[in-house]
Amino acid sequence: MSGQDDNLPSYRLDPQVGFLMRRANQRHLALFAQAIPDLTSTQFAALAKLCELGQATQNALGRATAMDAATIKGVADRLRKRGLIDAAPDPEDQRRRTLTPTAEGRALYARLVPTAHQITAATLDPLSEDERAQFLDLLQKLT
Amino acid sequence: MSGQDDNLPSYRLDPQVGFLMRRANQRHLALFAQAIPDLTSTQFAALAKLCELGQATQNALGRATAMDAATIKGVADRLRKRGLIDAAPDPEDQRRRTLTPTAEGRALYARLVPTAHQITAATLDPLSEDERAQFLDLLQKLT
DNA sequence: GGATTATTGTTAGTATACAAATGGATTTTG
DNA sequence: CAAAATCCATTTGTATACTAACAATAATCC
Repeated sequence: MSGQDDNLPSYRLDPQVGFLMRRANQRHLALFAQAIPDLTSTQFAALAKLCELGQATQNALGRATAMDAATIKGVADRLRKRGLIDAAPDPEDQRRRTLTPTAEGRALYARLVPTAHQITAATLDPLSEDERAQFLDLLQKLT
Repeated sequence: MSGQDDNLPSYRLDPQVGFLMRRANQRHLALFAQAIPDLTSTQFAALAKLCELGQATQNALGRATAMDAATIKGVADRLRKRGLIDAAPDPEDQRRRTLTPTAEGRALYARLVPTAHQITAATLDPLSEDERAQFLDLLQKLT
């Protein structure tokens, strides 16, 4: 007749996936901000993907970086205000804004790529070589 | 003498940890919002931890749920506005606000615990039994 | 005991995120 | 061809999240 009260629901926050993912993400974002203070992780992702693609319409870039239309708009506006990307109307489809990295944007991207790799390394630092591969593999399945 | 241009930095966004974590988190948050539309994941975390602890000062609850002082303030305010928690001044330390779940807050928490477990299960659904344990283990190391 | 230091909560500002509504443009369909 | 459906970008509103600065209070140290 010992044990815990059955009326109390058994739940602990700390070991839940959602809570752990949120904290792991917080740690990564802190490492990012420390290494690249001038650009947010999201802004760098958008710039990097745009440099990868060469150019893209605004919503297409949003889809490629997992940002909805409202989010990518703000990100694109801030990148444009910084002179890192250009936005031009598409002559073939007047609804579209075609985004292109500026020379300055491409240069900044090229300069930051090594740092980005270091951030990834720092994020995964607590794991062994094998564990890193496992983690990335499992993460991919949860996408 | 073949191969890619050395001037082009080799970087792809898609396999980066940060990007994968952000997307996995997005998926989890979508599952959460679908299962519990009336409470955000963050609000539930704060309520759950407060029910776990019985009571806590505002900033202490923030530390226990990985939210900084500014963030926990907004979350606590919204939970209080909903009548799920109470805030009372601490007689021993006049700077402090002691937070306590209301009866309604405790009842809602108890009612939502099974759903919260289902959300966790849904989040981890793409993984096998072994992979789930691995993933949680690795995540904990990245905290 | 008085000055220094630390902690608590608040506020303001910036930046994701998502939902929902809107308007304009294009494509599909009947 | 005209109506309907779809797509693109924008706007509004709400909710995290963090930084920085602030006032009030407490604790510590010399």
